[in-house]
Amino acid sequence: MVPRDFSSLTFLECRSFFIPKRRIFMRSEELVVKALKDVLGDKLSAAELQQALEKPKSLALGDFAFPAFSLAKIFRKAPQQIAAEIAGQISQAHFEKVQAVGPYVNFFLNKSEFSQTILQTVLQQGQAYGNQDLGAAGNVPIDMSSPNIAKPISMGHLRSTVIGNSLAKLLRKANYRPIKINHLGDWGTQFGKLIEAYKLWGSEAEVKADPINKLLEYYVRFHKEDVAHPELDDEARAWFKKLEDGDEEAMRLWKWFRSESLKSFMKIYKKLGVEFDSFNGEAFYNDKMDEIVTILEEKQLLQESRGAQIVDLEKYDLNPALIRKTDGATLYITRDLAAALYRKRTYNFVQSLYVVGNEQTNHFKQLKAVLKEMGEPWADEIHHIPFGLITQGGKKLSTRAGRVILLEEVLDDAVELARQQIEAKNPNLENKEQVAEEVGVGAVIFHDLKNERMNNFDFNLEEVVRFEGETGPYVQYSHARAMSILRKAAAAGDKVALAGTYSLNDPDSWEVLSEIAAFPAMVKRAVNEYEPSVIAKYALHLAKAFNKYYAHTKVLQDDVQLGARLALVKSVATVLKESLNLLGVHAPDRM
RNA sequence: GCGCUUGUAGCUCAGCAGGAUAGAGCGACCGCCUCCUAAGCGGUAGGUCAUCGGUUCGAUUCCGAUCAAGCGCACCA
Repeated sequence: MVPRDFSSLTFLECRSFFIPKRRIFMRSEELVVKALKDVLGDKLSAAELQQALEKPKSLALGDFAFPAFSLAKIFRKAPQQIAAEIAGQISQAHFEKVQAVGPYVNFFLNKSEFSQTILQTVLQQGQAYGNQDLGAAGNVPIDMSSPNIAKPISMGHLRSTVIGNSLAKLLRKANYRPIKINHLGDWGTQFGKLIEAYKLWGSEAEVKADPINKLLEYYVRFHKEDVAHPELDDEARAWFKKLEDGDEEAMRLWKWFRSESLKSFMKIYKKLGVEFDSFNGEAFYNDKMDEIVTILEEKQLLQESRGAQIVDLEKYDLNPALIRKTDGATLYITRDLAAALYRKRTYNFVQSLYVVGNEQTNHFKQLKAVLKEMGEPWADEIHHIPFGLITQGGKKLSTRAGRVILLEEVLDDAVELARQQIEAKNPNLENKEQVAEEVGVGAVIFHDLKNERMNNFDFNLEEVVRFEGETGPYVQYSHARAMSILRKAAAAGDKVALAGTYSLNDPDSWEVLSEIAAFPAMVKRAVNEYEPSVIAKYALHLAKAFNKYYAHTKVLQDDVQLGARLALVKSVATVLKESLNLLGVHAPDRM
């Protein structure tokens, strides 16, 4: 992580940053608290004052507000009167103005001073602006995406992939070391079925031509035919048994199916711009489960119940965890226990994340509970990051019911639409194809990340690939416009100087400036809440403020503030690009 | 039945540890390209913040109950 130069921190940035002991920063908030303290004396402590401060709804009301309600009892006066008295007595030294409005004392920061500091900081730090040290370089494995072999990646997998990817970027910015793990669904009785189906109806040539679809076809056909021919199930079980025993043919087919599937997954991951550090899926833990069972036995946690081996979790108010089935086979949670232990040993993580749909909440509660029973203190560092369901027509997506939305098709549709937009709006654009990819895919990713994780959403193609309003392309467009202005300036010989006078004080630029200043706090919040939507919403706000700004202010005008305006535009471009980057969305320079 | 999640404008959603007249986008209606890309900007219309109680000087925000929706509830993952 970039070494941090604390002398360049801004007022607002310090709100969310750890503060070195020997230096005292006059944060803007501290200035407000100090000014209030000077008037109020011991009536309220500095901490209480800071706590009471709020951000007015509109910048027209100031940058900070102090509500006087809490003082009404102490002084036995109306809050309005108290606010007026405070405003009358307070030192205006560091502020543009301090005024009472009703029961509030509103503080307006010194705009020139503030813009100077904030713009200088962003220009100096560039993409590193907003970096912070929350993680002390600790490892954080992220279990994400995790599609099933021999099935296509659907919209359902998009969420886990894209949320996990964004969290990885956010964690890295906060000085954690994310490790992206694709916990592939590459084991289980379905592979017995698949092999049997392939042996009966499949051919090598067919699979090579279109692996996923053919494999899926075999699998679906198997399920149709085994209704009339239950003996197929016995064959499938036998094949899976062979697989478990390491039978050569079974292993060869399994490996082949797996690698073909992976190849087609990689095409999609490449489109999405997502890379993984590990593809260790369920099969990988196959030989690591005996140990878990042994440990559970040694700790006398295992009980027999209805012929199965379970860990009782009644004291956690949870259903028992099924470790071994009646036939001795292990289950989902057994594998996840093995995986958790493996990850702890391999990465010695400070946190371990699982980006998995909210319908699996109970499973992860059980997982943590069993680890706790095992006496593993790091059980508390395991976090399930749940997210809402994507439905279609209000119903859960289901391969069997025919409600599948193939991610690849959605991405292709989005890119095609972006291509058409470019032809219509900017036909002379260079590298159109690349921009179409970035915009189309960006729209899909952004749409998924802009709302709170837990919200369900009903799939609607027009909505997902929309380019107007609160969308990824809107943010990308704002960034492209900023870059365009900078290019024109550079062509005229006006470069953004790293050290200059960046004094701006008009209302439109002030809105942009306070958004820029809020970025580090947003990063922190997004990390703490594991919530990429914080960044997406932030990017929309900044883009909106900037669009308004340049619609009303001519940037390229030769006057004393030209340098300051260019610094503002450059800072906006930097922060917008970094915001999109944190979401896993590209920011083309032109579009 | 029990548990988890959700319930804010016609639609999709914001509303950051309770506070100033509840905000966006889409859709509707009306404006703005001799001026840095109109994927943009501005304006109008539209809400008993599911319901009922409680805590509080103050509740969309916290607590409880009710109603509605989604998802789970041991030998699938």
